[in-house]
Amino acid sequence: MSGDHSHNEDQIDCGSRVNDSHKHKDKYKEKEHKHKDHKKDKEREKSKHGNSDYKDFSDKKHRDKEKEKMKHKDGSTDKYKDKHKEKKMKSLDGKVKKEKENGFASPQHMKSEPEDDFYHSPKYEKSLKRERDDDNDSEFKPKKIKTENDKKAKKRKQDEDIKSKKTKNKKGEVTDGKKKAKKEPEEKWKWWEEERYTDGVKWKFLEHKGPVFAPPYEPLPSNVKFYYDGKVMRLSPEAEEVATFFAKMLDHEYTTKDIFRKNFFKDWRKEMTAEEKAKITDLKKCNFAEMNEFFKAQSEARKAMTKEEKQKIKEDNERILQEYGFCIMDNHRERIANFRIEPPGLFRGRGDHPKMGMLKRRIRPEDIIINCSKDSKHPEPPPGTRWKEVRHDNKVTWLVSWTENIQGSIKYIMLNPSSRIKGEKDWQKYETARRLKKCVDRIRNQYREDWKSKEMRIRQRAVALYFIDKLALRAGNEKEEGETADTVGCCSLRVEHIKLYPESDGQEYVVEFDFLGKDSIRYYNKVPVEKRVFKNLQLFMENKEPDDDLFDRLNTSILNKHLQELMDGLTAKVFRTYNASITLQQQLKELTNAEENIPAKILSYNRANRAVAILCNHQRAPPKTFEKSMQNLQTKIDAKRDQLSDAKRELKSAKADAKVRKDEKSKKAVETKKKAVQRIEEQLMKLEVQATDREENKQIALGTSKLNYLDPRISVAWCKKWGIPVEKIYNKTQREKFAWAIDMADEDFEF
DNA sequence: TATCATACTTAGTATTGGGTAA
DNA sequence: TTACCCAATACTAAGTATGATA
Repeated sequence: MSGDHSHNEDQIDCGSRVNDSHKHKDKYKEKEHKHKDHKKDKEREKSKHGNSDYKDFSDKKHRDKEKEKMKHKDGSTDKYKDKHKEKKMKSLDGKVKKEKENGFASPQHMKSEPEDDFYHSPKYEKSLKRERDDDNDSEFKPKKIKTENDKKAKKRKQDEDIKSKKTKNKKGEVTDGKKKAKKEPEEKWKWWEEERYTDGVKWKFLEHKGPVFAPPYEPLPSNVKFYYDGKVMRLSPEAEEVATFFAKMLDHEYTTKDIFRKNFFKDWRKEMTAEEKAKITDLKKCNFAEMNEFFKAQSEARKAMTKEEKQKIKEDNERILQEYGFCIMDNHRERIANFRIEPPGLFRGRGDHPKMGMLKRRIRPEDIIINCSKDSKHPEPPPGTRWKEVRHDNKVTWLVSWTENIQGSIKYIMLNPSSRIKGEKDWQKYETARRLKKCVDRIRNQYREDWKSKEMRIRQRAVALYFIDKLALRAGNEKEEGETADTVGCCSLRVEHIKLYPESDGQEYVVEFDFLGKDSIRYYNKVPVEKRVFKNLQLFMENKEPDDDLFDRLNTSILNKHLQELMDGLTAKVFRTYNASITLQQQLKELTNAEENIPAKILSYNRANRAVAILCNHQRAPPKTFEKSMQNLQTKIDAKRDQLSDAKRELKSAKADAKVRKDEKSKKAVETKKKAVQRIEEQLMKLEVQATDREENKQIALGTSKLNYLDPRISVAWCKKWGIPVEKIYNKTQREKFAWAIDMADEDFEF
C-alpha cells in the first residue's frame, strides 16, 4: 500500500507527516535496544511488522541551506552537563489563561427533531435546572430535551407515558424483560443544541446509586489443593485469595518475570498468617496447578452453560446496569462508563514496570468518596458499612472516587463518552485544534525563528515543539523514577534516545529516534530534519551522558506556558489532535476515488485512518489468530477464484453454444452466466480488499485515533459526500459517542 | 519555583457475545 | 447445533494538564 499517504501540505518545512516507525523493518530487527539499564521488552517488539513499504515522504525542499554558526551565545555551555536533577529553570511568568468553556463554534446547523428521551428528575428538578433550561417548564417536571422545535415552542406537555416508563426504569424495575427493539428507537437528547455552562460548573444536579463492588471472595472447594514443597497445605482464606490471583495467571508470561514474582510473593506474605509465613518462604516451591485447573474448568463450565442459564445471567447484568449504570445529571439520565469497582488482583503494569505483581487490594465502601448533589438521594453504602466521604462538588465530573494502593493515584467513576459532559469536552477539543489550524503557520514560523535564539532554553523549546508538531510526539511529562516503567515523551527524551547522522541513506541531517513511549510502545523513526534543528541537537547533546536529558532546560509546563501565550487553550497535545485530523482530511481527499464502489471507498477511508495511526504510533500486538485468519481468508479467495474461472468457462461455452444455436434460450443462458461471472468478480474483489485491509492493519490499531484524535465531523462529512452509510465507519458505540457530529456535520464540513 | 494532588484523556489488551460456517 | 471467529465491549493502566501547596 505504498503511496497512500503524503506529507501534510499544511506544514511548513515539515517533511514527513507519516512517521517511519513502521519502516526499516530489517534494521529494526537487527537492532538492539540501547537503553541503559532498562532492557526493553522483547515481548513488545511489536513495531517490527510487515508494512515495510510505507514511503517516506520527507520533504527536502525546505532544507535550510544556510550556514549558521550554531554557537549558543548565552554562554551557558557549562550548564549542559547538568543531569536531570538540575533541570530547574525559570519558568516564564505565565499567566494562566483559562480555556474558555464557551469557545465553541456554533453548530453548523440545527435540525429540528421530534421529542426526545429524557429523564424525569426528581423534585428538585426545577431549582437544579441548568440556566439554559430556565426558559421552559416551570413545574417540577422532568424536563424535556430541548430540540430546536421545542426550544422555540417551549412546549413541555406531552410524553406523560414515556415519563412514567422512564421513572420505572430508573428504579431498576424494568418492565420490559426484553429490551425494546434493538433499533435505537429512542429519540436522543441533543445537548449540543443547548447552551453550555460557562463558569467551571459541570452540573447542577447529580444523583446516582454509587458503585457496584467486586463480589466477595469465595473460598475454593476443599478438593482443590495447594501444595507447598510437594505437600498439601491448607491456606487461610486471606492467603488463599491472593494465591488464586496468581494461580489464575499461571499461563501468562507475567508469572515468569522476576519482578512480578518478587512483588507478588512479598505482598502475598503480608496476607499470610504467622504460620503460613514461617512455612512458605520460597515461591518456587509453591504449586498452584490445581487451582489453575479449577479456574480453567470453571471458565469451561461457564462456556458450556445452557442457553437459559446464560440468559439468566444476562438479565441479572441488565438489571444491575439499569440500576447502577445510569445517573441523573441535570435533567437527563446518562450512562455511566465504569460503575463497577475494580476487583482485587495482581497489578499488571505495562512494559518493565517495577510494581508488576503487587497486590491490588480490595476496595471497600470505607475507601469510597461519593460525589453527588446535596439535594439528591444519596447512594446507600452496603449494609453495615459507610462511605469514606460524601461530597457535593459540581466543579468536577466524577461520581465516585477512591485511592488505589499501587501508585497511590485516584481512580474515578465517570460518565460514558456518549454523555453530554464528555461530548461537550470532546467537541471543544476539536474546536481548539481547529483554532490551531488558523494560527499554525505563525507558530511554525515562530519556532523556526527560535531555533536561532541566543537563549538555550528557547532553542530547546523550539526544537521540542518542532518534534511535537512534525512527529506528533507526546509532551513527555516527568515521571517519578522507579515508580513506573521507564518511558519518555518529547520533553523527557534523553540523549540515548536519539542518534544523529549528518548523512544517511542519501539524506542529510537524519535523526534516529528510538525510545519507549506511553504503554512502553516503542517509537522508532529515522527522519531527516532541517539543518538548524540538527545543529541544535548536536549542541544539546554536547558533553552529556547518554542518560542525561536532551532538553535539560525544558519541561512540559514550560512548554505549555509558552504555547498558552501563542494561542489561548493551546497545549502540546493539541498538536497531535490537529495533525491527526488534518491528515485524515487530506488523506481522504487524496485517496477517495469517486469512481470506486463502496467497499473500495471504505478501504480508502481505512487507509487514511491508518496514515493517522502510523503518525501517532498506535500499535497493537498482532492478533494471536492473525496468521490463521489470514489463511482462512486466502482459502476463501482461492475458492472464489476457482469459482470464477469455472463461471468464466461456463460462460464461454454458453457463448459458443449460443453462437451455434442462435435461439433465445441459449442467449438467455449467456446472460445468466454473464451475470454470474460479474457477481463472482465482485465478491472476489470484496474479499481481496478485505485481505489487503487486514494485512495492512496487522500491527496498527485504528481505534485509538478514530476515538480520540480524528474530528468525527470529517468522517461524517466524508460519508455524506460519498453516500457511505455512517454505520460502515462507526459502530453503535462510536455513533453514540459522536452523535453530535453525526447530527451537525454536513458534507461541506471542513476541519 | 518545584512538587504534589487532582481531574480528566488516551491507550492497549482481555473478555464477551453474536453471527456464521460447517 | 456447535464451533469458531472477530468485532464490540470491558477493563484499567498510563498518559497530559493544571491549580494548590510547600
